[in-house]
Amino acid sequence: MQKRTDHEAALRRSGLKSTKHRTAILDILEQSDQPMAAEQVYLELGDQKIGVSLSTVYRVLESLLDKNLVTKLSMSISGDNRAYFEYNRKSHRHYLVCLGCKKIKAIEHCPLKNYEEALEREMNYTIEGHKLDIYGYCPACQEHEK
Amino acid sequence: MQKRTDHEAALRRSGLKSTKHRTAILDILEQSDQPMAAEQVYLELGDQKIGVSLSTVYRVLESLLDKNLVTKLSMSISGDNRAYFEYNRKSHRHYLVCLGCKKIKAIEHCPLKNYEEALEREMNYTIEGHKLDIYGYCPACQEHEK
DNA sequence: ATGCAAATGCGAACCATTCGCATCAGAGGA
DNA sequence: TCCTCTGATGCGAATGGTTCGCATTTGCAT
Ligand SMILES: [Mn+2]
Ligand SMILES: [Mn+2]
Ligand SMILES: [Zn+2]
Ligand SMILES: [Zn+2]
Repeated sequence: MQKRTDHEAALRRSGLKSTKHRTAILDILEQSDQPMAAEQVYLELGDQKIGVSLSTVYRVLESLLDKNLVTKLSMSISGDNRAYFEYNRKSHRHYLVCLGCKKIKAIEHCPLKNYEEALEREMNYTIEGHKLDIYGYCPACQEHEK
Repeated sequence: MQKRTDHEAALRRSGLKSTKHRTAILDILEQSDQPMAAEQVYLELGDQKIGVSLSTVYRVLESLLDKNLVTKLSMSISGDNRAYFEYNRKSHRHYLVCLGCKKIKAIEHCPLKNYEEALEREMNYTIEGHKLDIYGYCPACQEHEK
């Protein structure tokens, strides 16, 4: 976990004012092991006695997204139709999603380093990053199938 | 492109009744080189003089999704917040997305076959598939940067 | 042909997200 | 430290993609 001052610095570097809401939201997302919906972030702020309006949470998330401090997931987690956000660890993470219980596990190792470079040459693109989601059934859900 | 009868068969195999709306929607998604939003599908049906209500389009897409005949990629394409659907080619596709012009290119080769198998053993998961999106800048947008 | 469950049309409801506008607060300069 | 100005926030209303309720129609098995 980073120290608060790192988040303040990151905000300034991005040209965003450092506010208690923004640092708190970055803290919350950084400490979460799961991507979070705006409302979850809002509720967590409430638990921490940090008064904030839901629209501010949306606006903060959007500006953090603009500045690439957080990312927005492109998959729907639980079949519902809302957006999930995660702290942008520059070492990107990959997810293993259980199709049964919808639990999400982060995968540490990246199998795509070499592939990206090959692709850059082959397609003449400048590659900035990637997202990889792998779908399957966790051990518990395989058991439950029987 | 598959023949219509193939879509009818796929529907029956999935336990869905074969209707003109469903086969038409499968045809449209299969022939599209881009994921489509529900409304785009609806408009295309209109162009083809196939009268249908928008709620039916949503319901058809959802049942096709349940049966894995299409896939859903929620909110990532143009910054807007609606769901996009694509025909589920069993040979899954990977996308190369330009961060500049937002164009999406399909990538044919899959670099993850071996990795999936290793992951199955290591994590005790049953892997069903994966999605891979690679982000970067296309040749044209690199030019435009200068 | 008949019967029944599933599919559809239509409008209303839902709800995550966005907006408008008045007020407040962070950051830099005086 | 105080001022000033721009950007951030609160609050409520509006928006718009998606879902629902219910009456009607259609696919398909018998
Ligand atoms: Mn990777
Ligand atoms: Mn692949
Ligand atoms: Zn599971
Ligand atoms: Zn481009």
